[in-house]
Amino acid sequence: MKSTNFIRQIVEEDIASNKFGGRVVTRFPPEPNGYLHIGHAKSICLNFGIAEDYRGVCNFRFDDTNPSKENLDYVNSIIDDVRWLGYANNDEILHASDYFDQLYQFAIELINSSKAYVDSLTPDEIREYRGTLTEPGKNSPYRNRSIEENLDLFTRMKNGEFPDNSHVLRAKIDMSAGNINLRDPVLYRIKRESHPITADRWCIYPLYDFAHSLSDAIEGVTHSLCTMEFEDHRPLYDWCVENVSAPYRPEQTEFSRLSLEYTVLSKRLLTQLVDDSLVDGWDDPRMPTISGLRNRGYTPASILDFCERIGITKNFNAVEMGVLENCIREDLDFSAPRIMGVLDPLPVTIENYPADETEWLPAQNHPKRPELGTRKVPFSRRIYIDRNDFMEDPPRKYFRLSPGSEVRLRYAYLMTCTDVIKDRDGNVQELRCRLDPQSRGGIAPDGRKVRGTIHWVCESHAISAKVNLYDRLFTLPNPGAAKGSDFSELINPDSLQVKDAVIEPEIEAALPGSRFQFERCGYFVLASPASGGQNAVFHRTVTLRDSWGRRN
RNA sequence: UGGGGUGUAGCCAAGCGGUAAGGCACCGGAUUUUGAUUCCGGCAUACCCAGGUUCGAAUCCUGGCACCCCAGCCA
Repeated sequence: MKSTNFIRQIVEEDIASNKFGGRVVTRFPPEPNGYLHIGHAKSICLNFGIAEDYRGVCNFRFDDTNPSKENLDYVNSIIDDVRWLGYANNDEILHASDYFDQLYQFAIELINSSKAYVDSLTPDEIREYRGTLTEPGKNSPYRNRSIEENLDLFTRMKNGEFPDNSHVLRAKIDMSAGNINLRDPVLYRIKRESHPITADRWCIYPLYDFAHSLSDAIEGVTHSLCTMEFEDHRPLYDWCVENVSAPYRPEQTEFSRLSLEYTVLSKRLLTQLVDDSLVDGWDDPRMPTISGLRNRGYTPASILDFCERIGITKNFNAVEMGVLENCIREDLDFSAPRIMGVLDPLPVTIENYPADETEWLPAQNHPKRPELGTRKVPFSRRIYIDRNDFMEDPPRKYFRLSPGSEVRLRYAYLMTCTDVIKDRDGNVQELRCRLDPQSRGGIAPDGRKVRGTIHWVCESHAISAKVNLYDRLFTLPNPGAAKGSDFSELINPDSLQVKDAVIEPEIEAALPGSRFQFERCGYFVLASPASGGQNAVFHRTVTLRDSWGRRN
């Protein structure tokens, strides 16, 4: 059982009081007009999690009422993402469009009871008549059409006799309501447009408030959980359910949507990133989408854990990226086998090691899980180390390699730098070193302390790899709120760095999607395997914590 | 000047009249062949502000203040 929150408390109280006959039915109702993101994951975990824990069901239902924005690619990506997270694998997939006939009948009921009318104002006129936040609206001149005329017009709207925007069906509520949603909201509009599922069967489509509330009612949803911007739609939600012969009366409860620092979580802005080619598609590993996180190497468990940690409240919140990163680190620290990879190779020649010799040294796959076994790592006279593990003029307390200093090559030998080779411009090109032949495996023969341990890869057995280093997409904690800035200027120019790296041969046979810790660097996922020892592609999921790098 | 909502640490978040959980971050210190992990310790005399009720208030009442959402034939 997960930790509690105010919505779970409500559910528990409702079960205790037998309010819905003890039933628990939630729903996850995405609109297929974009990919799912981490904010949707919060909602997925809430809705499916509650159904799971209280022996209820969660309906997976597409809110597909606007064919101009929706398509099957989005539908398919959404199904994939929900299932990848581990939900709805055996569930029927529902659609608001499955209920179009019933919704139409509900609309007829409203007309028959004089609670809805066909309005023939233009869109601009409707806006003018609506009033403002502080001034009441005024009634449309078409508000008092007869039931017969309304029925006739609505039927003809349905039959496609009128062009788009010429008429709408509106609820007759109160044009002076303080809550603007109650000022005769539009229920149906004409869209002579093909729908991904119902194709050309309909020329009119219901709007959100009408379709959503009544779809919930049709399905017998008990707890309709949505985000807080729908809070002042709740009176309209209730109005719809109360004023037709709906078979059920669900209850809507709102919670805060997720904000994550240094990214955006609005479909509008995510769509803009994709459309403006500021990222490489919806599933770019820098995107906060479920598919982006998947490509980045995140696990479903880490995302579920994140959703659990951030909680559910009505507070405004902006969660630090560190929380998400911590979740995947924790997961991968346990599960990811360790290997060595050098992201920025600096050649080293070990002068006292024979040129024609290669030895295979045993290494642990996981320092705390011996059951994950060991492997052999090749070692010879020429190796690579990472450029940032060498400093010619190191600061105090630098434990890595510098001229005359000794470090431990992980699982190999203690090694001392004897000479630095530079090019004409003074760039370090190569290191000459000597090792202590008595220190095989990295053990000091005399027990002397060697603080620094660095990773390395044997030149002759190295597998080349492109490694994509990802960092936060934006330079600002809240880019979505930045007014007047060109969106593209807010992008972190270093959000993607591509490295020509070398990896130990262990990864030669690894399958795409395999996750590793490159020791001392971070966690990486294999995006594309090597062929013939060349050109593997890795994505960095997250760095390791780095208390040295943070201080310097 | 309309309607709705939210204020507990740097960021999340428990708390539901009996004297401020937990996580992340941060700061020590121990262990370490990953400057990782792990472990131990520290981190709100204080809950947006001001009054009031009460033996007792983050919790109840009153009045302020700040911030967010709403004027799509989007969801």
